[in-house]
Amino acid sequence: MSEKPADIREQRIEKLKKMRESGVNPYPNRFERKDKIADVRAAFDADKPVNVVVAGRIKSKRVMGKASFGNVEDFSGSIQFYAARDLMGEEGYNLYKTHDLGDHVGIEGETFLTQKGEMSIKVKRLVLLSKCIQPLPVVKEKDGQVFDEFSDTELKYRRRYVDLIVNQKTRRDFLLRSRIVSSIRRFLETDGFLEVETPMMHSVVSGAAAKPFITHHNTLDLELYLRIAPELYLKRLIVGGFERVFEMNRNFRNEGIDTRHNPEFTMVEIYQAYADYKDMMDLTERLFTGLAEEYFESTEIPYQGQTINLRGPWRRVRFVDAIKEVTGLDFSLIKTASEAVVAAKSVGIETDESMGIWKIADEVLGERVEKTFQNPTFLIDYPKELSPLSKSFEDNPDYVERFELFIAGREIANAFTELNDPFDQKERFEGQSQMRDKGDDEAMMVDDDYITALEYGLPPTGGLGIGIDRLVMLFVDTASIKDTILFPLLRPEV
RNA sequence: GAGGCGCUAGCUCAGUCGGUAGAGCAACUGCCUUUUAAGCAGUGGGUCCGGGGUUCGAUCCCCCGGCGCCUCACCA
Repeated sequence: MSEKPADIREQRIEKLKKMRESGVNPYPNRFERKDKIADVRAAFDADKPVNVVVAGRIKSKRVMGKASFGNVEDFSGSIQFYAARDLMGEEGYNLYKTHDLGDHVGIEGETFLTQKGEMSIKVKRLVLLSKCIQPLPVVKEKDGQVFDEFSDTELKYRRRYVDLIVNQKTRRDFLLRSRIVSSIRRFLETDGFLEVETPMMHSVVSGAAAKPFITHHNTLDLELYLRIAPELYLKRLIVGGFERVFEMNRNFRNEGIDTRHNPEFTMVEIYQAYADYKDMMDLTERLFTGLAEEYFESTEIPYQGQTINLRGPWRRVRFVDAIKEVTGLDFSLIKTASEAVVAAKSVGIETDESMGIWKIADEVLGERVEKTFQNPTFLIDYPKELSPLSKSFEDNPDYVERFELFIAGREIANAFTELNDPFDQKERFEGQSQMRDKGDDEAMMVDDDYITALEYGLPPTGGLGIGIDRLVMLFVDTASIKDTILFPLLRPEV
């Protein structure tokens, strides 16, 4: 017996060579899988053995000389197999013994129940379908308790495929994300909404307050921005006569990364003609409670050690009232920015006059008030200054028909009655533009074509945006947005 | 961007008051035909994140850098 190289990967490459030399293809092109493992389990009858053909990854191996147990796992589930020399022949069995954890195999055999009562497949034929050269982290489990969980956060994100192979919970969480996304589509389509796709590359940064990623188109020699929001395009579609539209896709914001922010994130934006922000509140409630009932069979869901009750109707509290309740400060009575600075300072928040009254109020809200909203809370009736795309109240031009939804202290949705007066919108854009000139690089640019669109007439419209990653955070009970994004942005490895 | 914490075998982690390291699982060899965190016996495996400094000697102490996590700031 020659010296075996120490490195596991080297060892396996060595095995590959030997296999090839003896005429075994470690990467065959095709295997006729006939049964999904979950189906085999569901149809299992200890008294009626059936022949099955399954395929999957070897997840465990317990060799006892001339016989062996192991588990194969496919996407649907996992099942034990029993491989014995007497049943497979000496050659087949010896070859099987060289297979490693992580190898993809095809298995044909008969179902049976072991003495300990475990559903199993008695292997007649076992073929290697794809060799696993990399050593897999070995995660074991007993009675629901997980041992040596693959838990290195960095590796989990960088090699998500490994995380998905070995960690059941990761797999479950992303499966749930897919289902939630699918449920949202179904919910909206059932309600008559049409899914559309609008540009990801914009020449004007607008529709939200955020710094963009900048890119360049060569042939047009054009500076372009990855979209920060699809908002203005979707409203153009309402102008065009699509009365109910939504887009569920990525936005890009060139800002910090933390447990709640990833530079690319998924939003669903929903626009409905002849609706207003109150209709959007109803829609939001219906959507969230529907999801909770579908996936938790309850409107109460556990989150980070507490219970969040999604049963509607949710609390609605006015922007200024919310601040007053928590801090005692009444910004509706404040007349100047310097007064506002003093007020903010009285609750320990440093601001400066150039921000204006309402940005200062928003600071106070963000610092002191938002985290008190654990159960779903609609924060309604925002000041106009903070909402350049929302429509003012007919009887109170200083406030707009808008809400933000907070759950678990975190903003999760934003909606308003859309501003459809082209003259008012133009003024607001110009205000934004001035702030931009003063150095606010998150202020919106003027979108002249959008103004033109409004001049053709945008019907009264309600619009709503929901952060999908954050919604999923709630449902998979995680504190980090990275656990809801398959490949979150990380610095490249060196 | 600032502060704190972390980085040791493929994975999960110990450890060295400064004398170049250990466990469990995985791997390799042998035994084992109903096991299931299989078992028993044996073996191999490490630029202790990188670079510099202090020191007779650094994985450990100091400095610089990298990556990650947490908190804060900005933002959804």
